[in-house]
Amino acid sequence: MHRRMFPAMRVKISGLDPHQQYYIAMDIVPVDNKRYRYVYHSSKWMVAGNADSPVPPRVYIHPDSPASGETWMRQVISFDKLKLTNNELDDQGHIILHSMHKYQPRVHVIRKDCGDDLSPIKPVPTGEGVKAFSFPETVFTTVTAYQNQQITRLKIDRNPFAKGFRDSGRNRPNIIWT
Amino acid sequence: MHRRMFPAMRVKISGLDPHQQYYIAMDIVPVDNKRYRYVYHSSKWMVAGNADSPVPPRVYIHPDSPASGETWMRQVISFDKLKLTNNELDDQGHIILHSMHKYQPRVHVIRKDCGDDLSPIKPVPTGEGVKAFSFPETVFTTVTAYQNQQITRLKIDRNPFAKGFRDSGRNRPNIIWT
DNA sequence: CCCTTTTCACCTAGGTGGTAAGAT
DNA sequence: ATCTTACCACCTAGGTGAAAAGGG
Repeated sequence: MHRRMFPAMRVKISGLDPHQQYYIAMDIVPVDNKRYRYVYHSSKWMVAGNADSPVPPRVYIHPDSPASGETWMRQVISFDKLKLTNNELDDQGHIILHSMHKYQPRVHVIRKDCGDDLSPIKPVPTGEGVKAFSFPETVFTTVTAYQNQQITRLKIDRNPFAKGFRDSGRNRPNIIWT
Repeated sequence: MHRRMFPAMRVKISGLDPHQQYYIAMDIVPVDNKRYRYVYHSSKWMVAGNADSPVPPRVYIHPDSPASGETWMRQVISFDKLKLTNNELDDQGHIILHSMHKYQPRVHVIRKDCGDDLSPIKPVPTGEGVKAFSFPETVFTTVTAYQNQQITRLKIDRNPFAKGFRDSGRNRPNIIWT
C-alpha cells in the first residue's frame, strides 16, 4: 500500500544564487527510537515499546529538479506528490516508513554539482553545497487507520480527493432541488 | 485549443555514451511552403495556396531529460505527452502549428553541456554535440476536424481515451445480458 | 462554403476514507 | 484486542470524437 502525504509540505526558499542550478529533495527521518499507540480515553500518543528495525533509506527528489535558484525562489515549492508506503520491499521509489512511529520531514537544497549521484534509493549527500532544513511543527505519527476524529475531519475537509465524504456529499439521498 | 499528437512518435536510440548526460527533444518543421485542402472525391490532399506566415518556434523537451545515455538507450522513448495547438498566442509551451499544413517531426539528441540554455520557446541549438533525426513516414497534415473516415477509425480504435466511441460502446442501449 | 470553436458524454488514470475481512 | 489489507463508491484531473454553433 502507498498513499500521498497529506497535508503536503510546502516551502518558500530565499538566499539562493539565482544563476546556480540546484536539486531540492525531501527525506523523512525517525524522531526517536520508539513505537507508539494511541490511547483513546486521553487522546494522546503513548510510547509502546522500541522502534521496529530501520528501513531502506529513500529520498523524494522534487520533480522540478534540477532548476535554477531563480526558478526555485519564484514559487512555493510543494511536495504534494510525495508518496509514503509501509512496504519494505517497495520497488517504486516511494518513501518507506514504519506505521505507528514518529517522523520528521527534512528539506534538502543541493547544489547541482553535489547532486550528480542523487538517487531515490540512496541517502542524501552531506557536506559543502548541501543544506538541510526541518520544522518541528511538521513532526507526524504514521498510521494505517486514523485514530482520531479530528484528523479524519481535517483530511476530508482539506483534501480535494476526499470531497465525496464531506457533508452534503454522501448520505443525502432523495433531495429534490426546486 | 490544444490536443496531444496521436499516434505518438516513439523511438529507440543506440550509440550514446552510457555515462554522458543528454537532453532529448522534439520539434516540428514545415515540409513545404503550401497550404492544403482535402478533396473528398479523390481522397487526396491538394495544394490550396501558399503557407500562412511562420509561427513562434517551440520545442518539446522530453520530460525524462536530462538523463544518461544508458537510461535513454534502455527504454523506448515516447512523445505521447507532446501537445499541439493552433493558437499563436499560446503561453503554455505547446507546439504551435498552422491547420491544413504539412509537417515533419524531428527528434533531437543534445549532449547536456550543449543544452544548458534549452527552452520550450527557443529553437533547438545546432552544431557539435547535437544531432537531429527525422523519418519521412511521420509526415502529417494538421486539421481541426478529421477529413477522412479512416483516420477517425484509427484514432478511435487505437487511442484509449476514445474508447467510448468504439463499436459496442455508445449507441448500444437496451441490451439485456442473460 | 469551408473551416474553427465550444460544449458534451464518455472514457483513462489515479487519489480519498469507509468497511469488512485478514493477520498477529 | 489491535493493527493491516483489499475492495469499494466517490471524487479530481484531464484526454477523446461528435455535434452544434460560430466565423470569415
